[in-house]
Amino acid sequence: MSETLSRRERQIMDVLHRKGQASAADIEEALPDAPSYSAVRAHLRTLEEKGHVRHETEQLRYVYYPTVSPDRARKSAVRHLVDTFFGGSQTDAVAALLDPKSAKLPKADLDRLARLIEEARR
Amino acid sequence: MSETLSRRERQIMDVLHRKGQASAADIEEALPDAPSYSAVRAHLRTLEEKGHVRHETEQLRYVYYPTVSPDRARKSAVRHLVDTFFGGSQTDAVAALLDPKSAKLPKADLDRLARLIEEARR
DNA sequence: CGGTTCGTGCTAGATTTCTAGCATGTGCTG
DNA sequence: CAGCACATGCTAGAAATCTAGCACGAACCG
Repeated sequence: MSETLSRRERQIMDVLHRKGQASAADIEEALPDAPSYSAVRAHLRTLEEKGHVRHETEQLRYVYYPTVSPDRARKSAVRHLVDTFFGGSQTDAVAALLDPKSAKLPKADLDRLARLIEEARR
Repeated sequence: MSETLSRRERQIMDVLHRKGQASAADIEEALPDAPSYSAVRAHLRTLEEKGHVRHETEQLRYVYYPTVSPDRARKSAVRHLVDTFFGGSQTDAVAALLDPKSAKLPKADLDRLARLIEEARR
């Protein structure tokens, strides 16, 4: 699985991660700069060759999935973000997410997070 | 500032965000797949044209900086991550960061986060 | 002063990415 | 069956990316 994705390929993978699964038409629609349907399919084929994507046939048409589990993909994306924007500090990253200037979290969420921190303490 | 960066350009911007500032040589060194020094400089020039980067002359040589403030860059990166990998839920993202399986946080950090949550509650 | 080192600017060409369009196959429907 | 709608596979060519190397200027040093 070659590590280097082109811009379009990255965009397609993002859509796929966001949606979990998608047909070529779904992806075309969700993509910025509206490429042609045909172009999207070609990209999906190369992504499949590179091993980033797999497909299943679902009533005559292909539905695509990322090959890495959502969980792994998330972890690796988080790691990259923390490393490049927060000097490797998870805590700083969390602090940024909790920043009230970015968005207010509902009470239930805060409770949940407080509980998680409690657990982490043990 | 055109939104679309090529793969190399993206890599260079990442280095720049990680380091805050860097000379062409610094960047070349930090880059995966070791491109030539000359190639790096060419990319920096286009990035500057596109408005993603600026430079200052520091004792005869250029030092490059991202044009957007670290704070803004972080926010926008976080937003993108949360949207594509956590369905827009900041809380889920925080939960992933707190996941003990990914890395244990020292007590001081947990205290700090607990305090942040307390503040957010008010 | 001539040579060496280290920097920049620029350009041409190789390589990769990106795309449209055609060929083809399948199911549906009048 | 004939025509239509919609899917995939494939390929050639356009466009963008990526790169090396040359030309040149500054400082330094023997």
